[in-house]
Amino acid sequence: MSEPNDMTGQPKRVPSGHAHHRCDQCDVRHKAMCAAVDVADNDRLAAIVSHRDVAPGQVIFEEGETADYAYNISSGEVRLYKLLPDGRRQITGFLASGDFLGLVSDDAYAYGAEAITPVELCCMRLTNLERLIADIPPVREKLLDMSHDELAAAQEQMLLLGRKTAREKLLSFLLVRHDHADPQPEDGTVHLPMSRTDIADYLGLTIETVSRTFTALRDEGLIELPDTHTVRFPDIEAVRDAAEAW
Amino acid sequence: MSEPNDMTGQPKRVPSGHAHHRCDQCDVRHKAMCAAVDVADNDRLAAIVSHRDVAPGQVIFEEGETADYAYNISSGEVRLYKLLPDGRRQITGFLASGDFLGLVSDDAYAYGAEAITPVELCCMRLTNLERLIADIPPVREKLLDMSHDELAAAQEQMLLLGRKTAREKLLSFLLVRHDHADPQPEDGTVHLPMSRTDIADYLGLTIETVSRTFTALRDEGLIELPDTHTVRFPDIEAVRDAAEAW
DNA sequence: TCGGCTCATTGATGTGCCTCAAGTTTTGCG
DNA sequence: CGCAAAACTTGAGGCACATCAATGAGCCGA
Repeated sequence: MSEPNDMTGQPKRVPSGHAHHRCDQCDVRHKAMCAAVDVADNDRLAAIVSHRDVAPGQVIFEEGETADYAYNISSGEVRLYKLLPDGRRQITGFLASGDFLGLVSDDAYAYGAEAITPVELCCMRLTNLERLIADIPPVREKLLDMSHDELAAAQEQMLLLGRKTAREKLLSFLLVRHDHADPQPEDGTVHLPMSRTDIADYLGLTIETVSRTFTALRDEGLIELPDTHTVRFPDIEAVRDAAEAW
Repeated sequence: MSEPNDMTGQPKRVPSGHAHHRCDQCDVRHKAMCAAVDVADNDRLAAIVSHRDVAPGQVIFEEGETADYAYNISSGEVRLYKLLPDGRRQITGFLASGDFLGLVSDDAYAYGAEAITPVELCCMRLTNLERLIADIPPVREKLLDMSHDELAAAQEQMLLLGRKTAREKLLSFLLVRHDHADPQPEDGTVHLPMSRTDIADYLGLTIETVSRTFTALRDEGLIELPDTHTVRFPDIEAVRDAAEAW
């Protein structure tokens, strides 16, 4: 469990090196897999994976595309989305380092994926991954657990989309971001790398409503907005009360 | 693959016996597991499962309850839902025979489940099921595939909830019911065992809007409403066009 | 430093769906 | 059958959020 902070002078590609995952060109050891794979297996894993960098705004894969690869995020933030023929977009989730994407039963991706920030991916062919799942029990447990967690998150999001007001949606979103932030940041600070448009498409709102709701919450004193991509909670308990659903 | 239609005089508890699953007190052989389990394993499965009947409207389990059992539906229809503290409800899915429910990574159910029609369940302790997953590869593949399918369905539902109009929501719902109907019924008939309230809570609408939208679609000639729980498509292609998203 | 771009905010107005309130039909049960 | 409760439909009016439009703030290349 205790991973030594590595001493090797690593090229500083990973912005702020977290303890668990380094995939520098691609000596695996991702957070998600770290718990699952022992040292011997790590070599086997490293033989399978390759590396890919994606610039902000760039497509990782598109909905409907033939699914060859699954990815584990080494660093950066990703949005998943689905589109309607007329261009309406629903973002179905934001993923960060340690998360998997591209796992499907069908042979086509069920959603599109794009980089929000610069993203580093650890790639593996689905066929190889399936062999790994079959051979290494902890890996499949991890993946099965993760898909259950994803499903629970999806259901929570359905509740949000179907039954919450704009204000509740935004507060829930901020609280989830806060509580699930990767390296739990000091005090009540939440970082939002994505644009207002992304937030709107995630919450089933328009950018104007998102913007107005931010302003309203600021005017009420529930949040502070040091800059567009940062939110701070002066009193997080008050925020939880206001969100009601928790 | 070819299951003999069984000759044993079975008590006619299962309403309209489908070929694949019979769980009569509980000689398993469910549709979902049928493909996964061979004859030898079927005995082992039968040793684990027990049987449970649930009347319409009754709770199967509640959100937050400690998750001891997973269930496979032998017959009947089930609704899954989440609640807000003030009573607002979001139905996250309808399940029918062959579907699993109660699979969680956490030790508590992430949602509640209630019977819509009379329901027959095939129950198994989660601890036992986990052993089965570990021992019988086809079972875990089946379950992993199914959870990927569920996730895809959840994402489709997020798109519906966040970005579709009431009319599009209802049409999408009817088309999915039509296309996924268990024994594909002749012509364009869709059976809706659930109430208008259930439909509303599934689509993120009110019962009044659901009712009005049904009426509007009928007046347009897109659907017929022989009775409250039945919809027919005179011209299903026209319906697909109207739904746009497909 | 400027001009042009993208992104966010703010305002005025519109509308799709919700809320409230009757009716009507269906269901369950003595 | 007959009554009551539940479920569904229909109507009138209101509101939360969308739409349309203008302004302001940050960013970057020339």
